[in-house]
Amino acid sequence: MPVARVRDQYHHGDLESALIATARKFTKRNGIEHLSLRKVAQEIGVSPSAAYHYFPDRDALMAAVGFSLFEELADYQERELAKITGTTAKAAKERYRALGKTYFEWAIKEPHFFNLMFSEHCLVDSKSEEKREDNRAFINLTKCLDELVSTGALEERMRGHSELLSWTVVHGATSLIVGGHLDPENYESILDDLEFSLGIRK
Amino acid sequence: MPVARVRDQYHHGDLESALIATARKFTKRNGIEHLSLRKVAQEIGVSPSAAYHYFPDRDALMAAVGFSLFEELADYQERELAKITGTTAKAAKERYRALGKTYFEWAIKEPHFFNLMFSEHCLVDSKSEEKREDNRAFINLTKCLDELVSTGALEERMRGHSELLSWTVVHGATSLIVGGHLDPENYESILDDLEFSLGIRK
DNA sequence: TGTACATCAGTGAACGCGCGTTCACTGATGTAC
DNA sequence: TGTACATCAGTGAACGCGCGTTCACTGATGTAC
Repeated sequence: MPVARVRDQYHHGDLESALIATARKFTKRNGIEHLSLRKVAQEIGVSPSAAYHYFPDRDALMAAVGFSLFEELADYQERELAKITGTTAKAAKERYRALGKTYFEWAIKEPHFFNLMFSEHCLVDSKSEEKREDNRAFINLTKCLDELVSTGALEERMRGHSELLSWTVVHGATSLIVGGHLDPENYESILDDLEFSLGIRK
Repeated sequence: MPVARVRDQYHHGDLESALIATARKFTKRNGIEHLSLRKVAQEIGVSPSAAYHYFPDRDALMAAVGFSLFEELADYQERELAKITGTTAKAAKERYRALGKTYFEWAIKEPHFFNLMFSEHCLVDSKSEEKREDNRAFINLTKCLDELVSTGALEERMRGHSELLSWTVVHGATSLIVGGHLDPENYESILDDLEFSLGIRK
């Protein structure tokens, strides 16, 4: 919170962040469908029109929430990865697992967040630079796979095939489960299947 | 269209189907977000309240549209599969490919449909029997994989790992691409990676 | 240090809207006798 | 074959609502001199 906290009621101080944070809170509880600018403004204690100094429209606010969630997911993954130290094949395998598990746990814990992130509101022109929003998570995956190779846990000839395969399996299983089309109990065994197919042995 | 077509204006004849069909049409064009009962009723030429004889509420109509789309997807897949005849390994591989490609093509052609199908509106209790909605597509996959094994294109030891892996890769890649998080050009090579990892050789 | 002024960050009222849903109703239909 | 009546499948008006957005505005702040 910025300096001018007490003596200032008229100027909020950091309304943009507050809008995103509050929109986030509502999304977490009820999903995007029930998110309205007016409710967000009211919760903050500000008039609805104030939001228009920061976002051109409602959609822009929702997109801002979505993009901030991608950052948070990456933060969470990196925190969990950091807990697993060591340069052995075993450690590398554990980190690879952790990457898949954190993605899933994040989604299951806050399905409304996951839905927003991959909804039309965060739809990104596939030619634009903005696809980098995903990139932190993808870079983590890249690193993990490189480590698997350098520690001998993954054969070099599988490396090229492993990247998009890991990505799509983890995302696909997670979103099918979040959508209720697959039982959560299958998730671990899907990761097993993935590792097995890539030739990563226990 | 039923018999009493001309002499009857008051009774529509098959309003339930008309509601679904029209809701489908609107969804195709604009997505679920902009679908309203009133517009659907108006398009059909019926009062909004008439819909309540067939659906308890708006959500129920949207869910009905969604579930009918699962059927259509399966129909489409089966039509495409039927075009590839033969009991050779080559034919089995082609059918397996076709399964993955039709899923993707369906989604790309009508992204609003795909989004509805995997949205919260078609969220299904994962314990309920209704998960069979997916089943026809899954049964097709099962058959394809069995053929791959019986023709020698897929090793028996990979069979168990192939089912959920194929499913999640295809769904994951498709939904990432539809969501703009992955370039469509990657799709074919992801299928290549999948086949390669399962030991299916060209 | 004081003042004038541009700019920033809000207010609050209003517009205009379409929405989902309810309710008492009526026209059409099918059926038992 | 004709009639009474239950049931089915619609109407249409109304309720009550919250919504996104615009607009002219004003209070607070920062800055140049």
